[in-house]
Amino acid sequence: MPTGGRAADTAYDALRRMILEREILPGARLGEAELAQALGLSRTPVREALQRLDSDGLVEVLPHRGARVARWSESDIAEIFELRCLLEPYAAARAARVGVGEAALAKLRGLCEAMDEAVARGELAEVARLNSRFHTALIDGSGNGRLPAMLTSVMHAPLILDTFRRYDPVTMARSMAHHREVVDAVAARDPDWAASVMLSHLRAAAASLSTTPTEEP
Amino acid sequence: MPTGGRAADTAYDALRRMILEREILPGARLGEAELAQALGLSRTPVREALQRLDSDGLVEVLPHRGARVARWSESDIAEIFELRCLLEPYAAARAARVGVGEAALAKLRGLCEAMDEAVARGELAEVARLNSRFHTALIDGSGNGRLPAMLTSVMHAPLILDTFRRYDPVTMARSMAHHREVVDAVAARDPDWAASVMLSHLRAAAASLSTTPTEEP
DNA sequence: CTTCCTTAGATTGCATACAACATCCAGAGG
DNA sequence: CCTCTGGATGTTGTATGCAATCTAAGGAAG
Repeated sequence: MPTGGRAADTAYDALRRMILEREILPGARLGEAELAQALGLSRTPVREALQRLDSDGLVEVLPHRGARVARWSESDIAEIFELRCLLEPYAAARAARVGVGEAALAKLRGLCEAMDEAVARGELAEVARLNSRFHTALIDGSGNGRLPAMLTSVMHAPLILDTFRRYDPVTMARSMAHHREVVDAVAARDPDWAASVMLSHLRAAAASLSTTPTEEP
Repeated sequence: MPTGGRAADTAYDALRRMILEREILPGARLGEAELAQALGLSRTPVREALQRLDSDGLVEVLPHRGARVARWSESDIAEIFELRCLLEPYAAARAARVGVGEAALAKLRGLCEAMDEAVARGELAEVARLNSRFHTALIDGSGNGRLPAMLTSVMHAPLILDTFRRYDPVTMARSMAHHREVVDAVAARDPDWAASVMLSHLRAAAASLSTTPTEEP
């Protein structure tokens, strides 16, 4: 288990997973004592985990009022995509410019293949997870050490919003093609190509989201 | 006092101020018990403050090894400026596009004037403080609610690096002119103008920093 | 003399007890 | 009937004690 020996990490990983897998829904209350008992820990590490999730943008903690799972409005989602459209093409371009290693390229290609297979099997949740790992790997490859921390707050959006469940087959195929093209652009060390494909990728995703508003009744 | 009733906020504000005013130098060790006694608090709120400062990028906490004031390398600074060059022009453009209120414009102009006076009096530390408030106000005016949190991690750089102390009179005057021009561009609701002035402003600052390496002996 | 192991000290991480604050409901007053 | 005040209850915020871990110094073996 990658869960470090610290109880605070255990709590952080567990809560993060539950939120991302939608086991806990946006707006749900997160009582410290309740979570502590459920996880078999004391309130102290749970508190620490909640604060970290707050700075990640996944939960909202209000003074003396406790924590709730973050709920994103339409304009929040728009803001998030604007920032991704700014930062991720930059990350892709930087990865292409500095030249990512062969091992990283192989990893990215492997994720693309795994995504194709998951799409073929119809496992959309798995697609979403792999997609997150793909974007994270690319951002790590950018070589800018501050970028990952900045983007964690906005990278969770596709998972929670269930983006891929709204894709029709054509859009889905295009999204997967974008992934492979980004890797090719990075491998070719062409920053402009990488940035422009990534921008297309994100704008297409944003378009799909805005045409299919929110799903909840 | 704007310090909220919570002890954790007191500790956070105090530590943040000490780091930004360079009362505590980069690399210095931050023992929890020591800080708790110095601030007249217990270790619990101090711990919380250190974790928040960690996610702000101002301190580094290592598991079981405690916290130190963050120390930035040359490449760290370069990365920070790359991100600012990406995000702050966007913020300025967005502020111009959405149209910031008359009150916010007055505040920005007031800060420009205060900076001019501080420059005339030679109070460079005060210039740095006002400069931070100026950029923060503009970012707040962008209307993107996620931008402030993202930029706090990189906005502290000028304060800690003592940017303005390295400016010659000509560069300083140009920097102040940039500020006023950004406000004019926002008031004119010209996004491209605002973005391009902001980019010039940041690139000039980055150039000054790279020509004058680090100062410490 | 160097290297490795052991052990003592100090510090962080966690659990628990207590204090402060917010929410909610009951009941008096208008 | 509505509004406002007061306490009861539960939650968050803080303090403190104990356990786990890291660092450093000292001694033994090579």
